[in-house]
Amino acid sequence: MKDVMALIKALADPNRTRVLLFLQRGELCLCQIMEMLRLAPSTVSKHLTILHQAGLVASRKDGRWIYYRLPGPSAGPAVRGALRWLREALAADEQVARDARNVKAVCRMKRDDLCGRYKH
Amino acid sequence: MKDVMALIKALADPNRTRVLLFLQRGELCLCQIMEMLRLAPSTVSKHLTILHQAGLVASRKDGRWIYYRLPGPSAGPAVRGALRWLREALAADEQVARDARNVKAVCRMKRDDLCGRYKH
DNA sequence: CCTATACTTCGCCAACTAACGAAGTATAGC
DNA sequence: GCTATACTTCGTTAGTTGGCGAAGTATAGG
Repeated sequence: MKDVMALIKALADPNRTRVLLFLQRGELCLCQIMEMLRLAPSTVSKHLTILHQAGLVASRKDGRWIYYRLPGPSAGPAVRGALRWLREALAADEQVARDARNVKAVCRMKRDDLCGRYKH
Repeated sequence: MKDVMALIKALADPNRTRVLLFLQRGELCLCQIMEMLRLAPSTVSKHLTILHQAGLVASRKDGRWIYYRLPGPSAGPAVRGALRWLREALAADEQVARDARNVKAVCRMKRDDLCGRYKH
């Protein structure tokens, strides 16, 4: 029950659900997610911690960067079911479509352009 | 997106998820749900309003009583998917098993025994 | 080393939420 | 009508949550 509640609470924020949806395109580092959500680094980091603790994202460290991704088949059925449901429930959503377009652009951006966000 | 968020937020409270699970047994009136959750009438009423607005419960008025039930096939795919996921995710949960046992007992109780809760 | 960068942790504040009791509405039964 | 009962609405209060900036940790590159 506690695990399932953590899972639902992790989904119960629009910015977190958006993260899960644009991670469908592949792994992203925190500053790319910052660019997508337009939120401060500390805020994004906290969101990702919550998603991670719920088992909804996995991460991989590569030098200074940490790449976040959706969990693989090793994830439990509750997590995979939640992600499948979310994908289906928001398939026709307009914001999601906009995000999907935007994430392509962000993936093409240079590192230096993204990191500008760190300076206030 | 707004509808889906309302749905998730409705699920994001353990008492509300419990209500959905014991409504699987059939329709219940508010005082039976009060007895299950051991919460004040105003609190239970509010929870049911939230579930109703999210489309997760339907209701039927019969005299002084209002019977709440899970929505039928008329419910949208998002709602039905959410309920199916919830059922599967909590299938093995201990609290849920206890509730399932308890809801049988509550259904057998007389009205007068339940309504004792209203007095303070 | 030292600086810059990517991310995390901490402390704070505003907004939201779940709980309650008290007061209100509606219906059954006398 | 009047009373009792089933439920809702309102106002309050305590706890949670999402946002930020400032300070801390860790790694790459001179």
